[in-house]
Amino acid sequence: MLDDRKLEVLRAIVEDYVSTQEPVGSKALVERHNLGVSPATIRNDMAALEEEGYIAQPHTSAGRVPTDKGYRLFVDRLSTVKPLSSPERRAIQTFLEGAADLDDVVLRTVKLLAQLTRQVAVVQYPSLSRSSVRHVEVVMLAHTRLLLVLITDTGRVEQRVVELPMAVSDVSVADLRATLNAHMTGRPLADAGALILALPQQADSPEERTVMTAVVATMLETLVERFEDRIVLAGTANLTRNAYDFPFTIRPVLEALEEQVTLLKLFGEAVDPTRVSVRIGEENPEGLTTTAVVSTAYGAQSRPLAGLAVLGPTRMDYPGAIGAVGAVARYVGQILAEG
Amino acid sequence: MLDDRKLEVLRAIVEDYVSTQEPVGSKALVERHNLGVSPATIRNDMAALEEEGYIAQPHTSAGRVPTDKGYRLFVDRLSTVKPLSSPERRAIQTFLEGAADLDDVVLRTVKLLAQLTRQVAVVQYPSLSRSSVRHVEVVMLAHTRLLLVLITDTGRVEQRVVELPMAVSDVSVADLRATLNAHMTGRPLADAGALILALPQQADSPEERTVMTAVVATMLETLVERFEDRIVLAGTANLTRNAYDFPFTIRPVLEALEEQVTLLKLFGEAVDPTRVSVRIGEENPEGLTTTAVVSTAYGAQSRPLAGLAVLGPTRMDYPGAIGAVGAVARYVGQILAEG
DNA sequence: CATTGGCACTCGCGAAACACGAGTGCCAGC
DNA sequence: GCTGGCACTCGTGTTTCGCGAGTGCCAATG
Repeated sequence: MLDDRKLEVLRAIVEDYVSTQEPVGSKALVERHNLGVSPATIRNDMAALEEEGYIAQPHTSAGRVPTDKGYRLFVDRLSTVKPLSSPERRAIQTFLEGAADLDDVVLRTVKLLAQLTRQVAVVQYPSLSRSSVRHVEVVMLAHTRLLLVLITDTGRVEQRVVELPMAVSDVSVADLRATLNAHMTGRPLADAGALILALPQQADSPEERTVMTAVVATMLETLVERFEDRIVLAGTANLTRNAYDFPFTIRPVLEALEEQVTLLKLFGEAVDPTRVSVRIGEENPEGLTTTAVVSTAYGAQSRPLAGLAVLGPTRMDYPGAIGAVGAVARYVGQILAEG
Repeated sequence: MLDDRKLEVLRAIVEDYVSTQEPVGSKALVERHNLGVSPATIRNDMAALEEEGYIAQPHTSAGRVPTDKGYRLFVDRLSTVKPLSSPERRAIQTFLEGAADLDDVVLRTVKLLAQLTRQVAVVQYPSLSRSSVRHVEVVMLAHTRLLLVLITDTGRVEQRVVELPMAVSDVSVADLRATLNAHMTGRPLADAGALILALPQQADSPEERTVMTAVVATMLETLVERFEDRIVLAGTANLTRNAYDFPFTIRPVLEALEEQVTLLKLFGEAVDPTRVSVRIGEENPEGLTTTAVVSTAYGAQSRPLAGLAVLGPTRMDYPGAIGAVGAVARYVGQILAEG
């Protein structure tokens, strides 16, 4: 049904539409690409492509525009990833290497991605569920109030205050710290919860048990609540660049971007750093159905840390975005592996 | 020059324009407000107000619109703060009291403010410069790499990794922790830098001095770099609500909102929790000259912690925004004082 | 049977023309 | 100083209209 030339025509339509942002007609198509056939032939092909639902015309007397299905086919079968230029690569490398700590790495990454793709960039902090405990610190703020600080091997630091039902001494705080570290250090956070659950039972005295119960409860709460919650955005201003075509669609997008829940869904499938996932139009969650999301995971292949994505109108430069997302993910994974 | 009625007319114009978003004419004015005079009289007053630069007409045959100068006068002399309704107050209280820790308080505050005013809300984390050190923690990640964790009395936690030029032992790390805490705990961060500057000189051995130098350098860097850098945004989608009138002005605003530097300027003057500052149009930094910013500080009067603001088009409900900003600041100050 | 040139047809878009009406400024009268 | 009256301005919305890009169909061609 779809011979090679028809596919070639679809590719040409997508490419032209992405760059000009205007419906593309048969004549313009043969002019810009040397397809070796006449406009009339192209018209026949376009009719077939429209029949199959890959393209559509906004109004009768206009050119064609790719549909979500058309973009899908383009991404899956018609495009090759556009590698970054070597100056771009060098810029990424040096920019990311200048980062001082995890916050800085994440911040720089998201800005970089936004700049590179000229779209909205989204980066997730290394997920707690996939990190291990490097160290647990317990600080006494008052006799009935402790601060728990959890440091992961990816450099994330989470802290929570525990209100105790009774006063504790310096000595028992030290004990507590030792116990927690003994049980948690080096363990994946996904397992850590189970490992400390039994601690209150093993307490030497009733007092100690009370304290331990409160501490363990808070720790578990942190592990659950904060599981994947930190996400950073950049480049929202880029949404207005395309404001010509999705003018009042900006609203729901901005709203969706403020919803952590929605953002987390973006990374749902992205667990393999070697694969870049593309979700187009209706394939996206509520509020983002007019956009396309290009996402992947970063970290070692054996141990992905979290997701990273680029979001823009469905009319986006997919090869470029896929290339940028992939490259940035690789560099970030590298940096974090070294740090 | 400006008698009472003229001021009354200006107030009416501002109020009508804010609610209808359309230039207001003399006839509509007398209809909606019972000014007790005829449209012709109002026209004379309006001519005078225009002469003085408080209002302007977009085109010859249109109604009048307040200028920045007009809003200024309105805010300074013609409006009274609109107190929140008691259900609103109750909602704030319960919502903020449910917060688990500082991150949560800040996050809830900014969302609350955005919802309450239907504008963009900006909240600054308690500034390091105005906090004191509660505790300093030193964790050994490797023999040549330490993690410094700084905990403030407002609950902020900052961490940095220090690369050491040489290996250190467990014992010297413990020493280091003790020394740092002895010098810094309880001190305002503004002074802390000076207090540890001399530490390397007092070292017992050359090795210790090398280590201490690196640690102190990183600590100072953190104090300087991270001085006021954490800011949280919410409600950017509200910008599109007013998209009718500042349609392509959204761009620079979104860009400005991604610039920490610009955001920090918003809080420049806001150091007194009892006063709410309003900056209108051209009074704002580059990029925000089409907006109005209502800001204040939160924290105890004797010890303001940081800033908090609402940003929107100059045509905004000033009394409402001022009321909301003031109230939220008070509640947050209260919550933090308790926690 | 795929390809092509020709041709009539559709229809969105931009320009020009036009009527409407909100709003103004001015003035004479109270 | 306030008011009603009135002529005038000018932006907005609507309609009309011609252009032209683009299409679909068809008959001819290799």
